[in-house]
Amino acid sequence: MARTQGSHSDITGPRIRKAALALFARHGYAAVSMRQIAFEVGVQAGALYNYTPDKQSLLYRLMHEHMQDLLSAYDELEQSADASQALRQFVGFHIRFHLERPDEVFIAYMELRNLTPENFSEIEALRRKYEDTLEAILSRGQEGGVFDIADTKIATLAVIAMLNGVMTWYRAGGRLSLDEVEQVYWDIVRRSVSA
Amino acid sequence: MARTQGSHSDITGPRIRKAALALFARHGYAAVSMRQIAFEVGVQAGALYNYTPDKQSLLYRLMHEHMQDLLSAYDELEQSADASQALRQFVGFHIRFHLERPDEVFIAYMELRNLTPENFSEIEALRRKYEDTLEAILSRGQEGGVFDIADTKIATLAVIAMLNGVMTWYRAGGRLSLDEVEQVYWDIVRRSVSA
DNA sequence: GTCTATAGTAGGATAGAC
DNA sequence: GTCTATCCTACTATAGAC
Repeated sequence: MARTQGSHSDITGPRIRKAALALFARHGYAAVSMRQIAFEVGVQAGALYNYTPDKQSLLYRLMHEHMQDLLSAYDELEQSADASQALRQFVGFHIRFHLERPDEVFIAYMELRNLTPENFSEIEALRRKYEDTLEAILSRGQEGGVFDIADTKIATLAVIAMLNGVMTWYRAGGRLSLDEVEQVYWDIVRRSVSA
Repeated sequence: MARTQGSHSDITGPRIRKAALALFARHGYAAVSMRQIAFEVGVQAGALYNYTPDKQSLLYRLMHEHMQDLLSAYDELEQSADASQALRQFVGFHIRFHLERPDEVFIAYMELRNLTPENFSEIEALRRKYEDTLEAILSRGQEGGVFDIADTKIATLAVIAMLNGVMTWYRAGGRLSLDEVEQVYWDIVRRSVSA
């Protein structure tokens, strides 16, 4: 990993974020030192400060980019007008998007408390925005008589919590394929909100 | 908080664990120092080592006691022979038990990675044991034709994940009473597994 | 049982050479 | 842009006095 002197401004930045992502996900933000990150990248600790003003900004940027990616990716879907179809779409999207980014997801959830209050507010707002897209689907179906939901706010949180659970156990190449996982979860979600 | 010399062996131990619990839950194990804990208790850092061999043991003990309490409390329930009733019982028990101990629950979930491998294995075994009690209920109902579940293992994890979500938003004195929360979640869980 | 003091280590961040 | 060197702070854990 040792590296002699040289200029690498265009690649070092991304490598730092990649290393930080993996280390934060594995050991937790507080337990990871700037020296560890630098070691993974193959530079000295001081060099990191050419790319981030401090450790906190590194964490914030990782979380912020992840949430932006999530919202952008969802926006790019062609949303079905049919609430039931839209819900199915959401379930599949959520599971696949999150399983493709286990480290980002883990950090986005576990490291919220290590953000400064200002940074926390910004990330939290993005998370709410994402939740709102699901709640909109549930409300639409409820009003159209397709769903029968006692409390759409709780149902929103319940569905997301349930889907997030897949991250704790799913492993590629395991007992179930991704399609099967998606099918099983859709089956559970569909029942839980159906009229 | 400052305290002059004196002997308090019977009360200092519990106070240390109580302080550690609150601090670990709020800031995370890695981010909390022994000095902070000592300050909360009103002793010097060195005095903590009369009660715990090290910081790791303090974390392990908190998590272990929590899991033991959980299993004991569930064992004390008179379990209904009817699978549907048993599931309803489980939902109510899980929600109430966990909402009564937000700090313990938070730590038991978030600090798993800060346990040594040996300690992790022991806590993990207790967690599996708890999950198994729910899976037994679901399997029983499935075999009796009361439930219609594609995959009882996934359903177990999905239900627990969903119920755990309540911890992230429920606040006493909020929009919904505990009874209402329990009712809404039971409604969702019941539908999601019903034949 | 708690104190003060400290050993020994490691942390975030910066300064100046190349 | 990266290096080496370092400031200053903080940490866990221990030793010995009271």
